[in-house]
Amino acid sequence: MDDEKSYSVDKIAPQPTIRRIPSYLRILYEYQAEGNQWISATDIAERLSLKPIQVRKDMSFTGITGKPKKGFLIQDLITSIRNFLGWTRASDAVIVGTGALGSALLGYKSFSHQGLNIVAAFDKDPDRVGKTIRGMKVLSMEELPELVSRMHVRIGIITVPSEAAQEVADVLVSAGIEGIWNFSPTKLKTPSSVVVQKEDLCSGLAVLSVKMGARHSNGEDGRD
Amino acid sequence: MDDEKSYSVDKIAPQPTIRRIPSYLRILYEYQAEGNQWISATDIAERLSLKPIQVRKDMSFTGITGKPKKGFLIQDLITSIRNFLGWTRASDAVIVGTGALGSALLGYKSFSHQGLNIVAAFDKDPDRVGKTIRGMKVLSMEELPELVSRMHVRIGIITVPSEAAQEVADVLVSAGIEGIWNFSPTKLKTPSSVVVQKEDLCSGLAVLSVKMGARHSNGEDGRD
DNA sequence: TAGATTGTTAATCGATTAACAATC
DNA sequence: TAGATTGTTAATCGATTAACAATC
Repeated sequence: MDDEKSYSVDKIAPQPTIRRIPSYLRILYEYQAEGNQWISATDIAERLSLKPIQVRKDMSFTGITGKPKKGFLIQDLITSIRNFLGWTRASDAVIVGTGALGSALLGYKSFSHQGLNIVAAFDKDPDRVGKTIRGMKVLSMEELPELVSRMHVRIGIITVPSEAAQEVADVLVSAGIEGIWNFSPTKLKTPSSVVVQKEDLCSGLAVLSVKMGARHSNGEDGRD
Repeated sequence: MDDEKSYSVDKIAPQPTIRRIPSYLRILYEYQAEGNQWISATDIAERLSLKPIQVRKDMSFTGITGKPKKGFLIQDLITSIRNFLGWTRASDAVIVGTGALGSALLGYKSFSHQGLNIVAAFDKDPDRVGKTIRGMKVLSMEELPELVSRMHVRIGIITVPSEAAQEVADVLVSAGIEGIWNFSPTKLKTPSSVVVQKEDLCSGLAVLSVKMGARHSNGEDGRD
């Protein structure tokens, strides 16, 4: 049963690598805007306070090859990374939940650079339906299945309160969505064919808190 | 003889453990609200699709001890986790940048449960200063140093565009802030005494994209 | 050329999981 | 008691870092 896949024989990238790659892409655009054509792993590492070896290793997963002494051709590296991430063209997405976080994401202009194109926003609340948020008219949940299937939308973003999240996920799944970006703190039940990525702001806050606490239990006081 | 702080000698928790702990806390409140007094690692693992052994190991870092056959006393575990995270009382924080993301965070009511209490919001834009967002009057940057030092605010949240982020960080640092929660995609330069936690939404999107892409290169089609 | 940088294999480090005795 | 669950030590797995040859 493990007849080799045609070309995905390459070792798959570790998740930490995948998470770092968008920041590399950002640096590349910056570096290019500064008029450069080449960039080395050392350059990238410096801007992000990483070690060059790690950048090099990460890059190797994207399939890029560089030139000793020069580094990587920025344009090629950008292409390579965008291919790796599947960000060659922005995927259409819908967002469900037009509260504060939802409208923040709607307004996040640079998603287009990040392979995401939000094409519609939905809300259950009749008071919100019909309103325009960041230039986008809020649609009712009833309109979701038809729009998703007509436009072949692959990604659904959930920014509703946690009580409503599962219900929304069910609607998205039966509308044929393939991936869910879940900003509610709820663990969703979905068929295994659907990819779910959960964001949890609290985990970052926990890291900050523990680091700050550790500093203090070391007897320090925050003064220098 | 080692009646020193019992915690400081313990092995420190891995970062992945720290990131999972807030989700445990959430489950505990849920479970308690359902009228339970005890919870086992197995119960927690089930709700979060983790393995019981991992939950048990994570818990051990908080210093809790359970009872064989029963699990953990929920109330004790909550206390233990809150101590571990330093969330026994909410830390005061200020937020700089009242754009979409900033006002979303301002509106995030449940931060109070998560050890964070936003006491003031600042913005550079004179059009925003004086306006009220989510019940909080937006202050000008000039007022920041005095407020931070008067209230002994320890945490600053940065939700400004990336060009402005470093400048804001500098103001926060010289006002005496001890930790920065950075939502801009900029790597900040700060003295080592200041703890910085950077959030990057794109990294989650990258993981989603790659997982969805991988599915397709396996020859699947998203249908079941 | 000499030296910087790549790309790869091997070594190390850190996190997760397994095994199992203790115990309620 | 018997059995479920804890807590800890050891084994495994995965990610990072080191070492180094290749090369421009």
